Amino acid sequence: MRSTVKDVAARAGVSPKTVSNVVNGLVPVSESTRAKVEAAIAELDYIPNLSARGLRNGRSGVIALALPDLGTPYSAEVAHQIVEVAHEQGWSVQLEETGHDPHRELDLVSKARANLIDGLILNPIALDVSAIRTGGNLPPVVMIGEVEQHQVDHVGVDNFSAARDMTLALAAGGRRRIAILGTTENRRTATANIRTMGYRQALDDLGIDHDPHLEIACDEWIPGGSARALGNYLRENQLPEAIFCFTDSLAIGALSVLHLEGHRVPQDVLIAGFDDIDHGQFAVPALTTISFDKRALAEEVMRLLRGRMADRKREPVQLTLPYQLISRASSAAH
Amino acid sequence: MRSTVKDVAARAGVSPKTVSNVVNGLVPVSESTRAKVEAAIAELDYIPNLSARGLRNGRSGVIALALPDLGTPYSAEVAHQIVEVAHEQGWSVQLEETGHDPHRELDLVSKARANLIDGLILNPIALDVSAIRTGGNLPPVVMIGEVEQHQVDHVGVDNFSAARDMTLALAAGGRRRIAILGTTENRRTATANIRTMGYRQALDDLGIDHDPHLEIACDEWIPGGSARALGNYLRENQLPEAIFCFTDSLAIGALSVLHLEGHRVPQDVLIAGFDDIDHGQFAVPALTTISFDKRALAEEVMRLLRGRMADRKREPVQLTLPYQLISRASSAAH
DNA sequence: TTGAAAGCGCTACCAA
DNA sequence: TTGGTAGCGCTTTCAA
Repeated sequence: MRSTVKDVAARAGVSPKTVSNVVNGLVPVSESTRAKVEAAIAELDYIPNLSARGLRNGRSGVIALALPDLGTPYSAEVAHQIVEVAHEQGWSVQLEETGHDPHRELDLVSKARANLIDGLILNPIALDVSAIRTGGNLPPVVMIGEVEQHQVDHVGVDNFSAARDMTLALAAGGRRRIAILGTTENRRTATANIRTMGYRQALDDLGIDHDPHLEIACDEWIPGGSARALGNYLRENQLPEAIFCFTDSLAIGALSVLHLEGHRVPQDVLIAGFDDIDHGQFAVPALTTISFDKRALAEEVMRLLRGRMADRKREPVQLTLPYQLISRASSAAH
Repeated sequence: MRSTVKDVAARAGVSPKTVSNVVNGLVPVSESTRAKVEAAIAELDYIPNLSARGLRNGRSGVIALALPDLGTPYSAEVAHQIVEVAHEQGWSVQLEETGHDPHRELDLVSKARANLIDGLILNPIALDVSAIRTGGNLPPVVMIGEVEQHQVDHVGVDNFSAARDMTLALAAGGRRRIAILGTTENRRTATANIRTMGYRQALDDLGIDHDPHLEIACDEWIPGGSARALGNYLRENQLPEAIFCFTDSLAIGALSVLHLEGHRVPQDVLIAGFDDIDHGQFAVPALTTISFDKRALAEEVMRLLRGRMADRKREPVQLTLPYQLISRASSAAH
């Protein structure tokens, strides 16, 4: 049988309250009592029951992280940073995949309200199906990724400008037939929309007519999806001069199919991605991309979340992280 | 103020126990009372407090998944499958990174014993620093990955045979100078050890003398680590005829540095990886690797974990999943 | 500085 | 089928 505060108290000859004081270390306890209690804890192998503590305190020490697709390298890097920062600050992280089922976001909000998690980090794909739309009684939540809303705290990068910058960079050598890969047809994603807007803005800045044939759709943001999409595209269309892929994973699929079809990167076509995942730098050729500090993202998210937990009524904060365009071989002018 | 069973009971004119029966749906409840209770729940926006339920039932509905390094694509794919299967079976997943700090494994065991998590899925790197060594009062735990132990349930693939098979496959065209990349010097990892053993066994089978210079060390199992390690190696050593990298991530770093140094894969050197991560298939050239069904891994792990939770005294089960050697362009004979 | 008692919200037990 | 009561293990009053 598991031992409880009572057992420890009896063994140490003190009251349960004193044991609690020793364990939590907030109230001063005399050295001799502390020693007795600690000895009893060790002898009985006492471990505080966190469910009981959670019930009593109304806090569980757990936050949840909800990402659209956990299987991708990008998710892994974000999860890694969040778990690390949360851990340093004494929180555990519960992981959820919200991908194709908006109910899972709602479940999470519900679970937060059920006191099993103290807060929520949410990366929705499309705002219109997002749980935060339910309004009303929200738990502490911070959103990441591309969402246009002002109801809850948010941390992200300026995707519009980043996409515009990348398009301009690809056009720098005089190229005009610049394609994008990753627009979404069967699902509406805020990320794809806003990056498309940035791209179109750049074309506009350059005085290049917008050609809808250069916006290549790809619903699955994984290498297999983009390899298929670009492969099909190339069977019926001329090779663009440059392709701005909406994520590095898409770009890796693109590099693969271009290699197989005998097109040289960057000689025949420039390629760029977005996210700066670890593997991108080691792609063949190394991938030009948009980078931002994922550790900083995690830190800001946790800072906002703690702030929100402390004051649920505070005005929503919108935080924009700096990004960097990293030029590598896949877009090297020659 | 949050409403409780009591509030709902009062509102519906029934007892708290009846509310509980309605919510949990285990005990039959008459249609009319059920309707009343459900109406009261809706009106009061009642949500059961999971901490209280956890305290009462002794179970939280949460399991923990501990991986050495969450930032890698491999971790992402494993986490994805575990979260999906666990979710289907009604569990939430807490994520932990145990990487370079054995204390984090111990913390987890402790947390499991503290009733905040019902079970533990553990992928230790080196058994000798693993929490399960503490013996005694373990929570339900299933280990994954390469560990030689028989104290707890385990699911993995036969790494020795897989490494031997891969080495033999690389040698099939008559190559004899076959290197491995990923042996570890500064930390002892069971995975590296057992794959090295399989490699040596294959050389023995082939009658090839074992050359320690062909065992290239790389402590960091990420592309950056292997690019650096192989880059340094090539400055002082002849290019091997084939390199068996201990993970796909290592192989991707190797492909990158070989490309930059002007070595052609597979013409000048064959490359193979291990794990079959999604990006490997789209590497340039596509990566030969060892594959296993990660969904099946997740299912077996959850099956064992549930079994262990039901019967903590059952004999430890060791489960071996089938693997497959997938030949792609990076090792194509020519 | 320490103790006693009450209660967080839920469900299991026993009764009706 | 439903109700009353007790208690999971902890911490927070209030007193001593």
